[in-house]
Amino acid sequence: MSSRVLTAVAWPYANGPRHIGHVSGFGVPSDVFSRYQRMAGNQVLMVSGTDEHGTPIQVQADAEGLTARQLADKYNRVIVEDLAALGLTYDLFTRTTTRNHHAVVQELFLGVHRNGYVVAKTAMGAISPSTGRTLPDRYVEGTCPICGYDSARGDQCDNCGNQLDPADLINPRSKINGETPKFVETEHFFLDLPAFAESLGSWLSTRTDWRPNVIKFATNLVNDLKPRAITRDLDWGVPIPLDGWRDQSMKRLYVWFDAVIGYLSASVEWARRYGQSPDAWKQWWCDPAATGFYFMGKDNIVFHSVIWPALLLGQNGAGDRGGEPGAFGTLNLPDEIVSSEFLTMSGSKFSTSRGTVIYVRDFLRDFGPDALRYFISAAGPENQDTDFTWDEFVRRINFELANEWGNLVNRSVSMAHKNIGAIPKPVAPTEADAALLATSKAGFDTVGDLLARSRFKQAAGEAMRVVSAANKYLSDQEPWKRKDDPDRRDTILHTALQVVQDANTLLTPFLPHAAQQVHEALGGTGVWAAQPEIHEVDDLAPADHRGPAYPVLTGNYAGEQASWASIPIEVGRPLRKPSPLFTKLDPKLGETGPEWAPIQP
RNA sequence: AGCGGUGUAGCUCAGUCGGUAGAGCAAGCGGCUCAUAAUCGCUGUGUCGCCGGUUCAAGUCCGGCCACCGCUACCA
Repeated sequence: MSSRVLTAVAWPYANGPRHIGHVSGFGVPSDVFSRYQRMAGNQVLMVSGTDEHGTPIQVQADAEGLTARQLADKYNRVIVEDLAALGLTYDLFTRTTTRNHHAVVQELFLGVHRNGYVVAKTAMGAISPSTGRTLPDRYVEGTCPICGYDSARGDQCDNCGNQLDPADLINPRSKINGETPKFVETEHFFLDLPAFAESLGSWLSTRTDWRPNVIKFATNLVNDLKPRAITRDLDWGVPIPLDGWRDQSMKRLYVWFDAVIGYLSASVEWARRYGQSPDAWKQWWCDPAATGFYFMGKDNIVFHSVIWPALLLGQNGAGDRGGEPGAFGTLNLPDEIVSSEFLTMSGSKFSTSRGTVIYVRDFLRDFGPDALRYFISAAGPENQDTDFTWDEFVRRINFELANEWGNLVNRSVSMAHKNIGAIPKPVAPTEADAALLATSKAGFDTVGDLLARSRFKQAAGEAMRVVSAANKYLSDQEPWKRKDDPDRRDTILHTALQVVQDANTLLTPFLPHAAQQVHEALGGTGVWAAQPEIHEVDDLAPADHRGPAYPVLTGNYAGEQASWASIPIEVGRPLRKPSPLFTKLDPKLGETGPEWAPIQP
């Protein structure tokens, strides 16, 4: 029974390289989930891309002496390469500066606008005099009018905690270049969120299976909705597709408005490039039987639990004021919002400026993708903020991956290779053999159920339990003492190898690269666990309107052999002497950290 | 300030519907020697942050307090 699963992964912001905290929030969990769903026979569409509009891109571009476009191109490529190296199996990882994305965003805006959920209003806003761009509240600093603290932010004073209006600050200044912002009247479009209070509220009340913190947080917000600006005074973004607005160079859609629509635009782009028809995306978006899972860090909950559903309801004509479905038909709302907490380092958030940061690229170069994938899955910030320590990392890799799992593969394959040279034939299985096989078979239900519910820590633990059972089995059965009873020895080794095969299947979503090696160590050929590929593609538009070519991530995942079941190993298949699956780390690393991220005393 | 989270063994954490507190690591002892000095078995420790309440029974439910952390709308 196959069903369609949309895996919508939060869009990494392209203003710099991503660190391991970022990928622990959206990357690894979404891929473990998607790999499991594919193995279980479901049709997965996993989409995302880099988020490339907005003020922080402009600010960073200015800092690096680049244009916004150049900066976005630079970090888009860095991020694509990092995510590919991690083995994240996107069906399409694209970006928000494509013609396709712009077109989808504008079409969706028009749908929401036609149904009357977008209103124009005039508001006071801070403008940078030197650039003419909106200066977001968080970039305005000044003296707090309440407590006199001299580094209050535009939206809030860190000293006394009061909410502020940037226009009230004494001696306001731009955090970017120190100049005094101008406060001017400016007209913007607002999403009329109060017009979704009822429809959002009743939808949320049906979300009984969400994590309690997500549902609580969202319900709280829905009880106090205010119209929210969805345009900005900025020249870097998606133009507003209405007469009188379209050609204004300093009016663009707000970056968060366009970023969440990326889930839809990336699905459309996937269908146009790789689908059986350009409408293929509808199978995941317009069929109520399809389910949508959204993966993100906790700071994104508001956008996915309130704003994105409101946009979808507005497009569908299903807000409190009704309306007609727009160009995309009736779109599905999110079924599940899987939000991660934060990975911290030495008790505080990752911070580029303080040097407490571990970039994905450095990490992968030294330790490889599966070490990071396993650590995040087994010890990541699933339910609460979790401190990353090198000590814990070394322990997980050396003891759990190398000693328990890597060595189990090594000892079983080595013995079979040395004694038989091939996968041996079982002769007269005993109760002990059957018991072990039953343990590993039961793992498919236990681990599968946990993965389907995004309980990654527990799932990894249950999979490792099978590994432990196999190690104990070998110690108990002592096949190395059965030289005078080759039938019994072969039966034991066959059983052990079958359980290695099963455990490898259970671990494949977490350790896809190692899983391929184990597959080959067991004499298998071909692709066990597929990996993403980077394709250089042309922008989808007529040649005279085309944006620059860019790299996307995609892959042929249907061709992989891995499936969520116990696959019988083939007796007589030749075996070679295995080589270690995981290299152990120097325990000193746990004390000092690597050179590029030393542990600070 | 508002909202939310966390506080359980030396360390990292799990504890569903209230029913005698659990796992891994670390430490000690023993077994095994196929395997990456790997593996298997045995052995302990707890004012479950504090105070109060409900209950036959509270780590779990309720109220208050303390400490730490996060979010508050452009950092996963």
